[in-house]
Amino acid sequence: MFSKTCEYAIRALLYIAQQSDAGHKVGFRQIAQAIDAPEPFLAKILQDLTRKGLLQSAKGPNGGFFVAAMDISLAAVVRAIDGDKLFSGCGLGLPNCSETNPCPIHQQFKSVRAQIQKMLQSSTIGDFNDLIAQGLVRLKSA
Amino acid sequence: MFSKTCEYAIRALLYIAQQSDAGHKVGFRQIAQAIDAPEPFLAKILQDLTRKGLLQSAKGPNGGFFVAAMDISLAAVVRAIDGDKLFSGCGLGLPNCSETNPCPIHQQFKSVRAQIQKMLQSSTIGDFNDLIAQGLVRLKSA
DNA sequence: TAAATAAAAGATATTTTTGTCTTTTATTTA
DNA sequence: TAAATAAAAGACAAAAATATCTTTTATTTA
Repeated sequence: MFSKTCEYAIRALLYIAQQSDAGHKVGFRQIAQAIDAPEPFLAKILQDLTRKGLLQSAKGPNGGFFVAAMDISLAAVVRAIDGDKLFSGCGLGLPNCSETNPCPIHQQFKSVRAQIQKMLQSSTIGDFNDLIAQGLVRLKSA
Repeated sequence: MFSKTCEYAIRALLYIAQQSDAGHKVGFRQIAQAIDAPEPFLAKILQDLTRKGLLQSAKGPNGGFFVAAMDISLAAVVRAIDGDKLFSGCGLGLPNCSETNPCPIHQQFKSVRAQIQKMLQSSTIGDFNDLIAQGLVRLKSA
């Protein structure tokens, strides 16, 4: 569904959002530990998210990552990392699949895509702060 | 959503099903042409599908690929090629995500997965024979 | 039985994704 | 201002997915 990169990005943002909510900046090592991601790979992803404005960073002592806007949708994150193939692409990979030129599963797929989009559009990175803080949901396995 | 391999596999099976329905065996070159897939790559996929029993093949003159069972579900095809990650995996990639140990989007994802599964389970490779024969749906772009 | 046909199998190549390591730049604070 | 801190940037490496090419095996038919 999502690329590994995108999975790490979402998990990282949810963690940083919760930490920001609690008033803390966090370094990438701490984030990597919290979401169980490879440190240098995650660092690249965080750089990318920062460049794209979904995340803020501060250098130097007491620096780290934090989020300024809790109302960024998960759809925006997915779009930033994986593009909008998930939201608009053909299920069978046809470049010019459309209503007038449909693949066999065009209609069925359209409705699946709509549900996915609805789900991702209606959740924001800040929506899970409390659940995460209370330990009711997890961002890593171990 | 699906791997490229899986997209080719579905498109190929739908084409072969329709051709079988019309009483024709088809060679892999013809299939590649009909669904716009790289010939040798497709050949590998067809071999795999044949080994797994989703497809039949005959060697020699007048040989080619054909399907014996029109009632194979698209879900079975996806499962054979991409495994059941799509049907049972965690949206955020957590290996042991579960009801009692959920990721933040566990419930939402569950419902999306159910809809995808329903869609793929309720369509078979033979369901599109007529639409394809009539040219009302497409298996390639050009 | 020989020739032609077509899939099967095996080896190899390319591209993309995922992951790692090192150096540089910016910021803070003592 | 110097030292420490932490992200940014760049080069590199490994693995997986995608794609290609050649040889072998099985089948049919003339």
